[in-house]
Amino acid sequence: MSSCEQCVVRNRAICSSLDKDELGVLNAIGRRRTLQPGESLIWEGEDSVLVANVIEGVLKLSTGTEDGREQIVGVVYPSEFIGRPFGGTTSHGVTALTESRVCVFSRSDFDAFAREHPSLEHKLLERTLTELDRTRRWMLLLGRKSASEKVASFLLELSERLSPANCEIHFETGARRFTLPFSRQQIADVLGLTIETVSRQFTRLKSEGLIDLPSRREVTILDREGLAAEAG
Amino acid sequence: MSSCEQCVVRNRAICSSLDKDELGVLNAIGRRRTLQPGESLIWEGEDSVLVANVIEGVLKLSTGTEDGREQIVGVVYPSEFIGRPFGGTTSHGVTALTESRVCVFSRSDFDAFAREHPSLEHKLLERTLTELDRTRRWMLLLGRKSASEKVASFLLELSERLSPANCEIHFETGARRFTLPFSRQQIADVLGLTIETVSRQFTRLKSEGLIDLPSRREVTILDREGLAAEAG
DNA sequence: CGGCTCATTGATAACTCTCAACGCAGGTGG
DNA sequence: CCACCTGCGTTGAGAGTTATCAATGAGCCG
Repeated sequence: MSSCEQCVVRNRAICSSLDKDELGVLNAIGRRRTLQPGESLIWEGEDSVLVANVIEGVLKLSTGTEDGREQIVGVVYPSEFIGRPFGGTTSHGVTALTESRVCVFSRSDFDAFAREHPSLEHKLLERTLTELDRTRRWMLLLGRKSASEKVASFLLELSERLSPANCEIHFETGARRFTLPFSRQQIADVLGLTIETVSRQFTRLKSEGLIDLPSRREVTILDREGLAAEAG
Repeated sequence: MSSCEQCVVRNRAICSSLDKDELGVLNAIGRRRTLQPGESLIWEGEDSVLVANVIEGVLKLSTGTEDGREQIVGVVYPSEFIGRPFGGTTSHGVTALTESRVCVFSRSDFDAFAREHPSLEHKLLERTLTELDRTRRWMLLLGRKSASEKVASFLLELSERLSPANCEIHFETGARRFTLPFSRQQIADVLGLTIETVSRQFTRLKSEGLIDLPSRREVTILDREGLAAEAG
């Protein structure tokens, strides 16, 4: 019923490095779990006790200062990996943005399994390297871009990363219309802005005809090139 | 003469996962290279053609916008790894800040060697995971901290990361006095600020008695706790 | 139909950037 | 040996962008 073999992310997650027998072993040490929006799987600062693969949904990785400021440091989509294998302390919390299904492993079980399966570790290494590159590109946005550039970049990135899930068949650069998995406050926390600034930029992009906002949580990209020009 | 066995970072770099014979093979595919300050080893956007270990010196990883804004997305110290193994395009340039010695490998040679040596890949995976955590923590600084918090955080981090190299014997949290491997402009590019703002914050920290600036490139931390309080 | 949360809009303030001038140190050449 | 030049850093004045504070508005659920 919930075996790895029928898993919808079977061929995209790091599990794709495993053969049928290995998958059976992995299946035995993992378990499925559903998360409601706002529910956390891992908390900032705790010892790393579990890792997971995302099957469905969108989750945020976030960290904050003592006085309550928050920064979202990553967004995780289906087939992606969560957690900190091989010891250490988790440096950021993991919280569901939408209702999510994840495949959870105890960290020690996963560690042991991974060390015996170099192909799995290799897959994880490739993903981690890719994620590090993506994160570094995001630093350029945080450090050097203006509010309008930030918001435009955010919408374009989201449109691209959401489209495999939304499954627009036309082979475009990204979904034209999509549902935001973020509240305005969460968008602000991704971009290092305030909620008011985000809201004003949304309004401005709409009034310039680059996007439409059918509802709070929905966005239509009307002029992708224009938006890309705004993104800097 | 320049064999791996006598390498000063032999026991700290990813090479520490290898035995004597393996090291001999690795030695054969790598070569030493010296870089002058300002000299680049890898350029943003080019295909990944080489990877390296840092033996000595400090290097920056940087990326920029088309209109010339720059963001330093990482700083690399001795024993650390540089480059993007397993294909792909380099998303950031690598440039020496101080005179540096590196141990360079062609990416394809390194890839082939790594795939045959899971313990090396494991070490690289652990490092990459650690670096990703560090990078994500830096995002909090870029997105949510004020100029004074940024500069104070920067000085504390630098003091800690420079101290194993500077080799203060007293087991402290970091070096009390150290030489900046950065110009003011480069500090601004790390923190997402302008050179003037960085300069003003330095002056302010000095006038408040938290640091001293014996020369342009030198810093003494007079009040570590006070600095930590400024760091937020 | 309230009462709630979340988002938008407006007015003002604060912070950082921009532009500009000056200062300091190191190197070069008279 | 000193004068000058050049690059980097500091300091100042003013402008611009974004944050803050406050009020209004829209959607949702009981």
